[in-house]
Amino acid sequence: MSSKYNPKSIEKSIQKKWDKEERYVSKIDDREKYYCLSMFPYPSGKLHMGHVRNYTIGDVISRFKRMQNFNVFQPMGWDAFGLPAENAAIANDVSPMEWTDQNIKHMKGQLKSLGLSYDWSKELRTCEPDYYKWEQLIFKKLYDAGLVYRKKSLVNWDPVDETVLANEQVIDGKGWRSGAQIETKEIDQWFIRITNYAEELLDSLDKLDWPENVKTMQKNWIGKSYGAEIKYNIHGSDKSLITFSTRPDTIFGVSFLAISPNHPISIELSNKNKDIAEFIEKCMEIKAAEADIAKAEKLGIDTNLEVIHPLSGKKLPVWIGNFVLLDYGTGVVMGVPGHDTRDYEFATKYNLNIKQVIETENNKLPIIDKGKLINSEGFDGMSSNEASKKIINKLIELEAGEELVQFRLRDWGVSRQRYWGCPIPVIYENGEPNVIDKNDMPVKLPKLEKDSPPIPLSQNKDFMTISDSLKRESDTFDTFMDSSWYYARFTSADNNKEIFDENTRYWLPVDLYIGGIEHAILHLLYSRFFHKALRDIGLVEGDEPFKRLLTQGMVLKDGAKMSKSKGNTVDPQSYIEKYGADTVRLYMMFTSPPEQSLEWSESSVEGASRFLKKIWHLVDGRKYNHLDDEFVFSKDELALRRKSHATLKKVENDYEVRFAFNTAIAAIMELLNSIPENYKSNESSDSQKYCLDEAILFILQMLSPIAPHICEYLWKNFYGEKSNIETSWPKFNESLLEVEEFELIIQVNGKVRGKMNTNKGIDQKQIEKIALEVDNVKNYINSSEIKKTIHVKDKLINFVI
RNA sequence: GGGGAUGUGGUGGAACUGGUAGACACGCUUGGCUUAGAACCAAGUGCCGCAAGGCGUGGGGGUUCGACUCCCUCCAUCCCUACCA
Repeated sequence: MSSKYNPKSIEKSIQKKWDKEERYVSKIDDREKYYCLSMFPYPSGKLHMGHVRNYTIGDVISRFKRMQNFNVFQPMGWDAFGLPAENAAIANDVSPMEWTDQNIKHMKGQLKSLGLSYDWSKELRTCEPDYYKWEQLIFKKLYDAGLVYRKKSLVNWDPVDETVLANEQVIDGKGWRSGAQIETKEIDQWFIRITNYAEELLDSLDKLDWPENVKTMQKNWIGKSYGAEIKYNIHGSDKSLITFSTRPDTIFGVSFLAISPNHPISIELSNKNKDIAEFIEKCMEIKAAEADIAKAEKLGIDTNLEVIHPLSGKKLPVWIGNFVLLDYGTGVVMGVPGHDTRDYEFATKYNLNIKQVIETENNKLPIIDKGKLINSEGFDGMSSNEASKKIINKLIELEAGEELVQFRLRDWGVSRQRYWGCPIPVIYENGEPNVIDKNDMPVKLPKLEKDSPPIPLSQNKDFMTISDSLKRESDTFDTFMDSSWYYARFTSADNNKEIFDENTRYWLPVDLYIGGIEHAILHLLYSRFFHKALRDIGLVEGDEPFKRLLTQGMVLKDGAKMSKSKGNTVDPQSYIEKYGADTVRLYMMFTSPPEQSLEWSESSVEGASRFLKKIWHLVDGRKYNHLDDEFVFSKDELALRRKSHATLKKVENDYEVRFAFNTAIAAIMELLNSIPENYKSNESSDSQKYCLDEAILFILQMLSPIAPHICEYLWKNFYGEKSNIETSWPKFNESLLEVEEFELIIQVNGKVRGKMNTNKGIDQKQIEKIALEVDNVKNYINSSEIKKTIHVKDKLINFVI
């Protein structure tokens, strides 16, 4: 007899067993390896639904691969440095370390309660010196390889708190705590030359088994463009301004130049001109995020400087524009209002000259498309492409420009003016920076005085000052540094002597990396760069860290992203406690495909729970009959067997190729629903018992990656204590899948007018004959002439009248 | 502003290669079981219509014998935009 399904007790005891047997601790062996990695979490306090979804996906695939006898490595750790710990420390009077520790403890318990099959022997946290000492060493090696330099760059400055603010800490131009109007300020920072790898980062995208949208985003972010650098001499001065343009064909349409407010010339002018100084000051009030600069109203001021057009010789005005970024290109834009939307708006606003130099079919300005040149002196009548080449040649001849390939990608600024991060291992001797020796690493983060809030290292005198001439670096690393190489360190996380070892060589690259779509550009690009840089300094092998990528969508509620500020969060813990981990996992996988956003729905959780109960009541208390496949099966019995094997084939494909767990589950539900009631009774025939046993085995095996606790429990009781469901992925029998009949679709003018069961392989003539006999079809065709007949074999026939 | 996605019943979603729109669930309706409820079981359920039939995949247009699927255009929502992670 079947007992009541009690997920709580089953899950707890099975999880205990897994722990005791160290089932998921991975070692090098002869099998094919599979490194399955989910993005490690920031330990914010509690698991949220996005985590649950992410980690369930990773666990389903890990378990599926294990069933197929792969040697699977699935580690987990903590992205433990970051801003929230400092904020929590200030708000709650706990040190960032203590707060982080507590959060990790709690979240680890939550992960365990979900039944995730992690190898906890390789757990790591980025805030430990055992982790970040290697990060400091990597920085030194990058420095030695010439990939690190110092440069001035802009930050959001809070003049009241006297701190640098992150973009998210600036709300409507004001500091979130002080409320003061922020200003952008230039300070010295450390940069890593990711642009040295721009070309390779772009080229090797092709080789990756990644979603196309992510590859496209990275491609556009790197932004390789072909164009020309053009020099404009400043009238009455020996100085010049250099611009980059991808459209040299529009050069005769240039009517002004716009320079960045941070451009040296702007700064120079501001010293003499009060209006310009005021304008620049105003520009500094826009926070340093690209979106904010782009969205701000386009403003400009005339410098009264003029430049000489290199080809026409005409004088053009120079303006300062708040939309021109100093970091991008040369910090100077050539304004072509006739052929650029932004320049058109700017020119209209400030009454600057607008000249058409390109002609297309659509002649309404601004014309962005390429076309035929007009009003361009010797180049009229040429196509944009031809003219571009000739104009570049002319500029080269005049020594006023050259052909150039440019990238949008900028070097990576890694300095952060904070406390809770990895200290940058540099000491200044009389102001000159030196990266410290390997033997002096790690530079440990200083402990905080009890009850004192975290302050940036720069304000910690004990830490900063070694002697009168020796001072420490005050900045910590961007936390993207921490997460750019953790995938590699996981493989050797328990090795204190070496950064990487033979395990690293065995497990890398990551075979499947799973995480949120919000990381499509920054984190994934930095990690790809790091891997290539680590390769070139001899620390890892291979060109890419992540062979295959699965990006999951957001978890929403009421159509909005779940977030504390919106107050629409749903705590996974209460659902795990109420329904059990298997139900929560099943719900997460069933309710939408991983790449789409998931809309949280309370009632659907009930549905998932109901399905598991159904399986429980079918299998619990029943025993496998150990019958041999020696029956002559009836039509019904064959139909069930066909369904079992067809479902297995579909589920295998859905898990492996499509990552479509929702349709896999739907197929398993269909199989369960299709089992005839009388097969389940004690009086059923042996051949019926055989078919039922087969269906039950398949259902448990197919569902086991998603709902591992209930499946392992039922499997042991049904099939045998000694057998292990975890390495038992079944094989489907292709010959059982063949069917003799199909449903013929009969269309008239593309609309379905009849359906009928028909033998496979039937030819078009016979089909036409049968189809035209169908009453409804006759009605539609009536006496009309059939102009055309389209026949798709074993599928449909369409009469066109 | 730029880049990337998404849009299908009351709800989540399915339709994988241009070929039956709505699989599988949730919800709802009716019936069974029950003193009642919960749970469970059975049947029904895109919209309009008594029906015949018509309409229907964000809006508009196009390609095709045939479009959720391809093209153009518009709208809405979400993600990223280099210091949130």
